Amino acid sequence: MMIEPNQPLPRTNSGSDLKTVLNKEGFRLTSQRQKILELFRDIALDHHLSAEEIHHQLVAQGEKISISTIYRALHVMVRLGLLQELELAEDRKYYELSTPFTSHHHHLVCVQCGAVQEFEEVSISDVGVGETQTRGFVLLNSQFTIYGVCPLCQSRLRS
Amino acid sequence: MMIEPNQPLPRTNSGSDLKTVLNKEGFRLTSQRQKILELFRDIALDHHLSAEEIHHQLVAQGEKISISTIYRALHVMVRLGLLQELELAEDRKYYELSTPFTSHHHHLVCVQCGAVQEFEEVSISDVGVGETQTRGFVLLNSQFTIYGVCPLCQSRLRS
DNA sequence: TGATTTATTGAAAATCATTATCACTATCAG
DNA sequence: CTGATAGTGATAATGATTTTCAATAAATCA
Ligand SMILES: [Zn+2]
Ligand SMILES: [Zn+2]
Ligand SMILES: [Zn+2]
Ligand SMILES: [Zn+2]
Repeated sequence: MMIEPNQPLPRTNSGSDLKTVLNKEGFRLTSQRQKILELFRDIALDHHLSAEEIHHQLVAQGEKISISTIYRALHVMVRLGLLQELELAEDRKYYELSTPFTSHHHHLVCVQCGAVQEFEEVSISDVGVGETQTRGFVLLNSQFTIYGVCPLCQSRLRS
Repeated sequence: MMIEPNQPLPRTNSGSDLKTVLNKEGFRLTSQRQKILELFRDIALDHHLSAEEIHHQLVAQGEKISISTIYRALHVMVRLGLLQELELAEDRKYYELSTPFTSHHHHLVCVQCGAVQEFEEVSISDVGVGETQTRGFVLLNSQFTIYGVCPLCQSRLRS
């Protein structure tokens, strides 16, 4: 119901390992959380996943993990700055690994087929930093998302 | 379930009146749809309203209108380019009037208290236009949204 | 204008992503 | 190793949005 995190936290995914990062905030390292992060690291290319997709993937590769745990782990990881929450589709959240480059990377979504293309644009993030500074906000995250219709769907619609 | 609009439409809110705009696409002018647009024009020129809030407002001013009708009208108006759908909070959609300036206007949201500040930045919209053109997409809409913690909530959290 | 067609409405039920509950288990600090 | 407690899985609950359907009203045209 409330948007997390409850208090501002650094957005960096530092060199320390997962256990250290978790314990520092009173969270524990569990095999389930490890599996989720491994999935993101293995699937680095097609890397926008919903809770349901993460669950499917893990179950498919033989893991025993409940959907509740996925949701809880996602919240923790967003709070710790390990994952980024994205508003790509209108009915669910997507997540991706939070790298040092994430803040310069934005999304172009086809509303017909759901295809997502990414692009880098440093100037946009700079605007976000500037706006938050002049207004005294603590910056947590910013997203630039373009909604449109991809070439494939355009021809599909014309026929 | 599906993201609208189903087919690309011009985003301009031209000079023609509501009835003409609706009929052109096979929709009908109803008193409910008029009331909703009037609400945006009278009370909410600079506000962002959710379906529930629109319903509350209209009922409060004595209108008889159901929440289903609000949702249906919002979809139609977004499809016609009269309203803009915003992802400000994580659990519901917000809407605002779509003016010629809307595309240059972006949002800074406090995740603690929900306060929204707006700012203009033409360069961001230009990036959107450029990206869609080079990739052959038809541009429907783009949003730059910054999530952070406002000064008030910062002091509140410190205490 | 009046009849015809069919989009729209209101009320209620359904959907579906996400969250909460709770008994049990596993992690971590000492 | 042990106690305190965070985390898990199964399932129920929540809540925004969508759908259903019979009744109503807007657009079209004779
Ligand atoms: Zn497409
Ligand atoms: Zn991405
Ligand atoms: Zn605030
Ligand atoms: Zn706005």
